[in-house]
Amino acid sequence: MFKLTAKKNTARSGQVKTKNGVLSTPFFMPDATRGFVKSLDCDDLSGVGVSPVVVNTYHLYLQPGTELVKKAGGIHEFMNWHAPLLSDSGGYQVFSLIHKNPEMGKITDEAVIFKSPLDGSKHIISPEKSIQIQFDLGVDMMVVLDDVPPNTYTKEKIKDAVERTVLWAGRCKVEYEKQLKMRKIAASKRPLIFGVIQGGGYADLRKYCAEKLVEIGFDGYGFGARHIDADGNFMEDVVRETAKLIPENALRFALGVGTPADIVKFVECGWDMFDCVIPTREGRHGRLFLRKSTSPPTPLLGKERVVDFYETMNINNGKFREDFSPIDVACDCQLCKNYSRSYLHHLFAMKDPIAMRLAAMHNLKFYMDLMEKLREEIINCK
RNA sequence: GGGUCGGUGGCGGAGUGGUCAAUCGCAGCUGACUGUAAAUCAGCCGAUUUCGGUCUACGGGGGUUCGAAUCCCUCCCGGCCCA
Repeated sequence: MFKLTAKKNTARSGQVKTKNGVLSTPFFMPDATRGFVKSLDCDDLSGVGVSPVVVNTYHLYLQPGTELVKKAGGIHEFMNWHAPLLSDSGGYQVFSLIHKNPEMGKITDEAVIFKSPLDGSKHIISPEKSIQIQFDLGVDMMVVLDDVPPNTYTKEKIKDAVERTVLWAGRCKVEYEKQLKMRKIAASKRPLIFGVIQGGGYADLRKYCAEKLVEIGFDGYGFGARHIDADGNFMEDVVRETAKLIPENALRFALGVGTPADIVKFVECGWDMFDCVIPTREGRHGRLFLRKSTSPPTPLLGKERVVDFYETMNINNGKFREDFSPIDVACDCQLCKNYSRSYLHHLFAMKDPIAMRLAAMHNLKFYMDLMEKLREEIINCK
């Protein structure tokens, strides 16, 4: 399923075979949580080089509902997106909805009880249910339901989350095998399945979790929860050590990562796959990623690592009102080719959706170009 | 010309004797955003400041009062009605 083809120190590149195509690692997937990348359509996405995207089990289960997606012929047909799709399990919602806001639901060893943010209705998502939904969606890659604790929790509470994550991972794997048989899915057509390593900032918990998950056996392993400590520092040691715990022939998926700088560091530590709302959300909010005009094709990885290879701008800032220069001269996206900073500033001030679309596309293009540069650098290393 | 209602910070618009430098909305300024409850959220938004204050302020002027954006007089300006 995954074939490693090149390495530069601990950074690596390879090919993943999915039922909807082959992907070169490392790669980035925008989040299409509810079955669409906010403010963009499929042509916009392919126009900036996006291939795989991430959808969300829990959100799609709520809206439009699993049955409807099945009727549409699966999530690929429904979205008209025929590149590989990865579904997140709903594990993140355990964190974002419940851990952050206990009245939004309840976590037990048996399952998660979500109170829908839409209407307050209760929905029970068990590890089995999450896997069933992901099969119903028909994705190429799926993720086990996990318990994502905030890094600020005590070690004891994070340990609890690790134990629950391991317990659920085992049940997910059993359900996964069961579904493969029930649905008579050929080995070549089976979706890949990922476990998720929890443990917060504690190397020993991460190690314990990784070992338990490797025992169960998955196609890939995720780095779960934040990779930033309470002071906002990148937890490089934990990120690096956790990667080492994952078999070399398995995929390493950094869930929810990250800023461009974070991604470079993760790639350097040996991680292969990324997804994050940053490029699209921040784009919609007016923050744009810019290539540093001074940056030649310098290596991003290794000792010579270029730390500040980019900068950001908030196009809403008043100083751009009369700035008629392009957003980023080094970019050839639709926004940068056609419009000035002043014009984009105006589009945001007028709150027209076109502003968000252009900005999100630009940021995604930035991410896609970055990933391509990273792949090239690793491949050209040998 | 007569009557009447009104003039509040960039705009709209509360307040109608003290707790008002003045609710709130918009605009403006600045942040934040990491497996998306986010086209969202937070802070600032009279002037100065050693951030504790200090000063000038509710159309202009005058007055009543311990105290006025709030009451009285007068002037200026605007809306409406009547001639």
